[in-house]
Amino acid sequence: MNDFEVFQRNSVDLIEAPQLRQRLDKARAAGKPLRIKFGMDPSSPDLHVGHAIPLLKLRALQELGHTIVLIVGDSTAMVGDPSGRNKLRPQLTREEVETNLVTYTTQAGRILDMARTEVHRNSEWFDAMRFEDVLRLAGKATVARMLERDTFEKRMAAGEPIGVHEFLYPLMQGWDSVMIRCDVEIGGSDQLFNLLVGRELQEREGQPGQVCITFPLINGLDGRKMSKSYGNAILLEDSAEQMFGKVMALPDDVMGTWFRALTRLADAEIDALLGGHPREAKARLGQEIAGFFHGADAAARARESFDRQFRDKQAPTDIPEIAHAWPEGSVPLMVLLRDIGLAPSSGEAKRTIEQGGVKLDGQVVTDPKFALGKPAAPILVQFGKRKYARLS
RNA sequence: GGGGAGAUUCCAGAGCGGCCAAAUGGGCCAGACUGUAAAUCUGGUGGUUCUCACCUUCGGCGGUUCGAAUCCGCCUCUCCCCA
Repeated sequence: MNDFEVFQRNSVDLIEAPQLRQRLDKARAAGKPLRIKFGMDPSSPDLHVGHAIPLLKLRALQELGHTIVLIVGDSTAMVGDPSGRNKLRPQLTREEVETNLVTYTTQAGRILDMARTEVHRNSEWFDAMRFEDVLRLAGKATVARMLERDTFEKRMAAGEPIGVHEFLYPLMQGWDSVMIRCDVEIGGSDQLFNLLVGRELQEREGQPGQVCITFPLINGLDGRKMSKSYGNAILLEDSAEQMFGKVMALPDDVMGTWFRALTRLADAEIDALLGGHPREAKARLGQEIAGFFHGADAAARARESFDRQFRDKQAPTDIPEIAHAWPEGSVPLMVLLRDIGLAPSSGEAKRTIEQGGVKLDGQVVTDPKFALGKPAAPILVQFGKRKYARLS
């Protein structure tokens, strides 16, 4: 695969392909790598595999020798990116941004070679701006242009609030491109508008406008946009077991997208997998993803334990031991389940018991009034599908 | 500046004096089924040692009433229309 193909593979938008070819040719001739910008939004500190898509692309480009310029949007984070949001986003304080930033770059470092990555905070230039400079920047765009953005348009139509400062976000992101003399900016497909604003600003400032490339966004486990706050995300911080399990929970029909976006498997191999047994394909996807972050061994172990627990319905091997402080006499099971932390409330425990979701030593208990005292030997408690404890 | 609409349980969205812990859908949880924590179907989905009862919840604070998410006043926030 040549450089152009690496840029292009799996992209959604590529504005404009001929310009990218030209720049690559020039760069090669001059022996100078391209400057590729990626903006990180430190407003959400936990990265998930959706964020990994552009990062993996950057990694591949970094391997080809290009310069990755990571922009930490600490100033923009105080605005809140309106992309993909139908709501006004809360403006973050500086302290929040600072703490998020640390975890963010650490996690990005699991994919990128940070030693070879140029990192800038955009406060480097925005903090120096005076109100006059802000006004000048704001004057470079029109309200009509801003309203073209579909999320603003939708929010207008839905009668939802749009903060005036939100119009500044694309301009700020675009100004970053000007400041670092960006050649190519990449981002999720929801970023196209922001990227194009950067391109326009550069041209106004007499720079060649950046090439803009976007990559697919992937949805979370439940089909909604992947987001930690929806609880539907595979986080980079997840264990191999969690990653594998969550991949297995994906709907079958997104597997192709995921393979292409998150693995480096050749298209032919992906097609072969998708043409085969769906469960096998999904397990392979899970191993690829868990393997990238945790190593192939850990991924293989994750698969084994998943098979044991869910396919073969066996208890997992690593069950937490709980030594409970038993009171005198017997305790209602529903209360016990709450006290040992398996159930969030006794009511929830009661419901789960009534629905046959609680097992003691493999025996289903359906009587919500069931009570027990301290057992002679530790008993195996199963609450729902995934929560186990060995209780003594 | 003027006029109108609205804020409901995780989300969306009904309810408009008692039958409301609050319809319905989504999410989530459980069960069945299965190739999986897919899909589909069924049930559940505020808390409290729990079938009674009690407590907390319908933007905030007060008020009317035997009784309020529902009526009144003020406040906060949002949207729309006119200027």
